[in-house]
Amino acid sequence: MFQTEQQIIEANIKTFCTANGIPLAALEWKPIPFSGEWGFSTSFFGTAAAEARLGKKVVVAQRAQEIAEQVKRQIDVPGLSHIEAVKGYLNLYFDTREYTRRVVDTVLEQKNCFGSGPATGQRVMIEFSQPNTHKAFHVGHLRGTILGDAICRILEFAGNDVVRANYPGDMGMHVIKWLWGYLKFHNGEEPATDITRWMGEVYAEAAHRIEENPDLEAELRSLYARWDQRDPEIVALWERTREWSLEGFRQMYAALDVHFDVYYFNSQEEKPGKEMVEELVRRGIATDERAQGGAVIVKIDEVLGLDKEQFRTAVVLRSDGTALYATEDLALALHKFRDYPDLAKSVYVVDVRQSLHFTQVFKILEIAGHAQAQKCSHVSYELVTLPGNVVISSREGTVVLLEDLLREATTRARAEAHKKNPSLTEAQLENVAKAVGLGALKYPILARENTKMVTFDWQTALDFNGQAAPYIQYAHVRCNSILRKAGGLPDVGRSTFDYELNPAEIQLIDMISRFPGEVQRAAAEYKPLAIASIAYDIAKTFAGFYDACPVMQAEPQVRAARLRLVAATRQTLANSLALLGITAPEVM
RNA sequence: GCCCCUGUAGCUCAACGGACAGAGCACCUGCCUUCUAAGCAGUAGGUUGUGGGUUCGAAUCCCGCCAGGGGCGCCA
Repeated sequence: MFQTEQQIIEANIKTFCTANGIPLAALEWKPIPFSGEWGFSTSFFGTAAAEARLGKKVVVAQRAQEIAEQVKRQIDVPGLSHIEAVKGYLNLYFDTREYTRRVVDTVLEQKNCFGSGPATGQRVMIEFSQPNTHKAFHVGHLRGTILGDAICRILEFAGNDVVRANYPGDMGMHVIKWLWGYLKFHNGEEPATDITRWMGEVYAEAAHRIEENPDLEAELRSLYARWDQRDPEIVALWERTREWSLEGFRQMYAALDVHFDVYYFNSQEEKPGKEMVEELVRRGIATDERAQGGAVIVKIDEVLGLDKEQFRTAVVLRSDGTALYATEDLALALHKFRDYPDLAKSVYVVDVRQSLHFTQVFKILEIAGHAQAQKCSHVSYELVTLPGNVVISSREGTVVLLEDLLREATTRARAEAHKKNPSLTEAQLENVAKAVGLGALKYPILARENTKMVTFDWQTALDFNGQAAPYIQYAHVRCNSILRKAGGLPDVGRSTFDYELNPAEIQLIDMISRFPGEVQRAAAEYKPLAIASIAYDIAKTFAGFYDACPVMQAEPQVRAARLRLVAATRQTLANSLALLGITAPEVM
């Protein structure tokens, strides 16, 4: 927001250093840790160290301070209140009123675009969620879905053209197991209300029976073969039951406020995948060991002539000729680029256990000469486990179903909302319960490094206090409440902060001004955590402001300025929550 | 054996190579005739797993070690 001033100052510093033979190191500007005023700074440690390396006898910290002091005397830029040289840092403080005005006016002008980046002209596909049909949809799947959705929202806001892709696993050993179990124990049954739950139960039962009696695996293999030959009876059953699952997913996504632009299905990639494998064999990249009872494999390290085990060996087709996920992922990767030839990036948001799989798939594509491979990347995330490091497993039955979690969260949120604010109408209660319940669910997942495990427990998931979505939503509600009581914003074109600002106000401005930078960082690193953090920081700072700075009862001029600040805060909170897929309610 | 991730306050987690490592929870002390107390202020809590190295400066980068988790030819 002060780029012009920064550039002038940078030029000043360079001129001075050149004139005095000082080997200026690269200048890096950072915000000054808050001390009651807003400003930004750069240090001269690097420059002093460079002098030392050139043989000059200096104590680096001392010399850095010396340079900072000299430079300080060279700078004369309007808009700055004062400049200081401290501990080797050059601190530039803005005219606080001017800065505040700029920030607030920018937010109010740009509204729901505040923080967004300029269009990059890049189309990016994000594949995420990937639920398996014929299985339960549980909290383990929640992370990939929530994370992928947030990444899409952030990348879009940062200026990219995002394609949201889903890739349900609608065929594979798990589906065969389900069909087997259905035919054997539930033939003719149809799901009633809880579709996904019922699908999950049928699967768990089948998996269990097969585990108890491994001899039954022969039946599975023969069923898989019937599918592979497209036995009409099996295909028809598969189509009907698959639709049950997909309907369940649609309901789940609607409840989560997540949508997709395109669906790919692994069943559709079987044939093209097999063809690709054939070609790999013809070209000598893949080795067909089926004659010896083996599978079709790609010895990647050997193909690349590597001594160390790095990419290892990938199985790309089962010994019986049926397709694996690897088979299908090879085809899908190219399929995406046929559908969207201008894709700049093709991103896969999938849990960390599949890291080697994607490394192998992308590497094989590269070896086969497909340039698209360079544009493919895997964004991995850690698992959601249950207390005691118990992995959530449909087979073990250690699942917390998403629908149960959602119901519990909204019920709790509703009760809480009613308790805190009995004046809410039924319709309002409904909205608040949905917004708060869902937000409480999403926030803890997004406010965590992708590489860190999340342990699910009901207490934490349903804790609405402290560093959580409801706290941020509440800050938004408070902003809204003030603005509602004030009857909107005063009719002025721009803000005038013509009074001595309270430190809490300045701190709030500081946080708001950081939002656009955090959007860029979150997008560049696929890191919703950056948004989750800044949203919380803004809410926290606003709470301090709310306590320290009366708005309604302030003198007219102060009141007008603060109302605009409150409006800017509300907007920024709403924008940041939107990036997390969390609703910002009007009342709570 | 090879590869990846994690290790920061009692617990759960932040911190883009920079100033005093910060929040929340839990604990303790205050604050609702004043814009919604889902809130605020304060107290307390740290050899950043460990040993080296790079750097003016390391929780952050590099190497070794320890501990936990995950992945390593026909699951997805």
